[in-house]
Amino acid sequence: MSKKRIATMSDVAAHAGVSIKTVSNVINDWPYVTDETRQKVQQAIETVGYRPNHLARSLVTGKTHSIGVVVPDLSNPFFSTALRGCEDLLFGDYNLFVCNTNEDLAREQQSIADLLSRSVDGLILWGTRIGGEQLANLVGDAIPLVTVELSDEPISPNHININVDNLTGARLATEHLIASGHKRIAHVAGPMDRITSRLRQQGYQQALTQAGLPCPECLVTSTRPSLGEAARTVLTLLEEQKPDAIFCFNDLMAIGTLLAARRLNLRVPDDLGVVGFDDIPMASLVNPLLTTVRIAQYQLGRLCGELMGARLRGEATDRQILFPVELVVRESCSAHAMTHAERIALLDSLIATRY
Amino acid sequence: MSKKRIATMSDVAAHAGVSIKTVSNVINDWPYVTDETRQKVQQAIETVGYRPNHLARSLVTGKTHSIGVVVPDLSNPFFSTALRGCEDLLFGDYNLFVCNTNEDLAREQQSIADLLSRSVDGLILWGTRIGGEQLANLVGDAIPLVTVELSDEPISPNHININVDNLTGARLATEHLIASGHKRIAHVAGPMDRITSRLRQQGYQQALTQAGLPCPECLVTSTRPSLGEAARTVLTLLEEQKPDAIFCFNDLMAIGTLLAARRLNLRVPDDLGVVGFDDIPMASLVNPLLTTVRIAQYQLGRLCGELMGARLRGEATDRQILFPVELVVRESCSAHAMTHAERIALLDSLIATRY
DNA sequence: TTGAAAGCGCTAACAT
DNA sequence: ATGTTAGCGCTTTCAA
Repeated sequence: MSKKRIATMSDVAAHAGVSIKTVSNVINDWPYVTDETRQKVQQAIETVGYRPNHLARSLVTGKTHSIGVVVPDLSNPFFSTALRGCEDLLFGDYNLFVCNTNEDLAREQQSIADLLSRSVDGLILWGTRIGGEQLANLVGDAIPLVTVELSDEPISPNHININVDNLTGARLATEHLIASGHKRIAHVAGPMDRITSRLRQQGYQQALTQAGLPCPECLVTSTRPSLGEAARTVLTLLEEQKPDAIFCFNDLMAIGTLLAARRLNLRVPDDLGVVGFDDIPMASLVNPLLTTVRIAQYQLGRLCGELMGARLRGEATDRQILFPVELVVRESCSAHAMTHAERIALLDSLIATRY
Repeated sequence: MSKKRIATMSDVAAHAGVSIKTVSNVINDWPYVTDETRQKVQQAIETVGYRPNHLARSLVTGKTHSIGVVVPDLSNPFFSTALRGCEDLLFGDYNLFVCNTNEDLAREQQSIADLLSRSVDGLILWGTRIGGEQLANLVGDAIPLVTVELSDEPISPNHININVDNLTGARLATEHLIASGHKRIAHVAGPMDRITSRLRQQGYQQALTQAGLPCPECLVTSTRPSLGEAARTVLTLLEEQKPDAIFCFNDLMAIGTLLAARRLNLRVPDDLGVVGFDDIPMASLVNPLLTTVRIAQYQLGRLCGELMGARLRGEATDRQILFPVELVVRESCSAHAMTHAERIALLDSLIATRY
C-alpha cells in the first residue's frame, strides 16, 4: 500500500508466501486447496487490498462478462423501462454497456463496432436500422445476438430475434378507431428505416383497406419519434388534412398529438380520436387517458436478458419470438367514455404498481 | 477467415508482410509510416477482418476508455434523461457501463466494486447511499469520481461533487405552498439514507419554521420514491392526517399523490395543494399541471460528462458544484390558476422541444 | 495439493 | 521508417 500502486496477484502471493497459482486457485474457488492455505491467502488479499483485474482475466479466458445494449432513445420511458428489466435480470452475472443512438444509423453502427471491439460476451440490439444480413456480417456468429425488432429471420444460429406483434397491434388500434366511428384516420409513423415503423404502418393500412376505407398517402406522415417532433408534425397535418383521428407510432408521439390538438382547440376524442402504442406510464396519466397498444416493456427487457443468459449458458432457445401486444381502450377515441368504475379500477391499478 | 478465428495483429502483420509493430503504428496513427506501408497494412486489415482488441490494449495502457455510471432508478425519467445527456457528451470517447441499484445499498456497493474491478477510467455516481468517506476508501484516488448528491465535501483531489440546490428548492416549494394559503403542509420524503431526501426535508422544515407554522412529525413520512409507493403512502396520510397540501420528494411521488387524491375525490389544488421536484416531462402533462422545482436533468447529465472528461484530460475543475434549481409554478397549488396565455405558452414550449 | 512456465493481444522501449 | 523484445495481470497446461 506504500506507493498506492494497485495490488496484483503476485503481491498477494508474496505476502502469503505461496505461488501465484495458489492465489488464483483460491480466488476461483478451486476445490483442492487446504483450508490453511486458503486462509493465508484470504488474509493476504485483505491486507494488500487486492482486487482481481477483470481485464487480465478476460484477456485469457476470452469472456468479459459484459454485454452490450444498444437502444435508439434512452429518454423514451419505453426503452429505459425495458433496459431496467434487462439489467435486473442480468445483474450479478453481467455488466451492461449501454449505448444510445438517438435514432441515428451512423451512431448505431459505431456503437456496435465499439462494443464488439470491447469483446462483449453478447449483444442486445433494440430497433436497429441495420438490416439482418449486414448485422450478421458485422457481428458474426461468435457471440449471442438478441435483437428486438428485425425484419429478417435470425440469420446465424447464435441470433435470436424478438418481434413485437406490431402488425396485430397496429391493426387493433386502427380497427378500434374505425369502430369508434372515425372515418378520416391519419397515421403519424415513426422513422421508416426501422422495421417497427413499417410494420405498424402496414397494420394501419390493412385495417383501413379491410374496412373499405380509403388510405390516401397524404394521411400518412413520418417523423422522429419524439413528443415535440410529433406535435409539430401533427399541427401541420391537422390543418392541412383535417383528419378526425390519428394513429400514432408510439405513445410519446400520441401525447404530442394530444398537445397539438389542444393547441388548436380540438377536443379529444370528440373532434379527434387518438391511439398510441407502447403503454408507457404517461399514457394513463395524461388527459384524456390515452388509448394505446400495450407492450409489457419491463417484461420484454427481462426476456432479452433471459434469452441472452440462456444462450450464454449454452442452452437452446427459440430463435424467432413474437411478443404479444394488447389493445388498452381508454378515453382518447370517440364512443368510448370510461365508466366511473373503470376509472377507479385504472386508478387502483396504478396505485398498486410496485414501481 | 478460414477457421472463423478472430484475426489478431500478427495475422495482419503476416498478410501485409510487415512486423506487428508496424501494424500497431498504423492503427494508432503513428506519424512515421510510409503511405505505401500504411496502405498495405490497411489492406491486410480489411482482408483478414481485423478488429483491435480493446482488452489487450487496455491491459497494457491501463486505460479502458470506459466509465461506470450508477443510478438508483433507471425507470425514473429523471435519471434516464440525465443518463442520456451524459452518454451524448461522452459518446465517441468513452463507453458507459450502466448499473441500476433499485435504491438498494447492497446493490450499489456491488455495482461500484464490479466497476472498479473492470478498471473503468472514471466513475459517475448518482444519489448514492454510501457516504463520502466510505466511498473514498472504496474508490481511492486513482480515477476521477463524479458524484451527484453527496453530503460531504469532495474528499480526494480526484473527486468532484455536484449538489443540486435541494435546500433552496425545497424551501421555495414549501414557501409557495404557504403563500398559496395552505396551512397544514405535509411532506412525503424520499429514502432517508440519501442526502437528497434529508436536504429536501430540511428545506421544507426551514420554510415552515420561518413562517411560524408548526411542523409536527406526523406530517412527514418517507417512502421509496416511486409513483405507486407514494400513492399508497399518501392514501393513508390523507386519511389520517388530513393535510391541505403535500410537498413531495420528487415528481413521480407527486404524481402518485395526485392519483391518491383523485382516488379519494379530493380536488387538486382546491382541497389539496401539491408540489413536486425535478420537473420531469410528465409534470407538464398530468392534470392538473404539476407545480414543481425544476432540475435541468439533461444538462446535469451532460455536466457530469463534461467534468469527467475534463478530469480525464487532466484539466482542473471546480470540485464542489451547486447545481441551480427553479420553482415552476403551474396548477397544483391553490390561488394559482394559470391564465390562458400561460397555458398556451407552456403548450408551445412543449411542442417546441427538440426531443 | 502446490509451483513454474507459457501465453492471451496488445503497446512501449529500444534497436536497427 | 520498421523490427525486436519485454511485459500488462491473469489463467492454464504440465510437472513436482
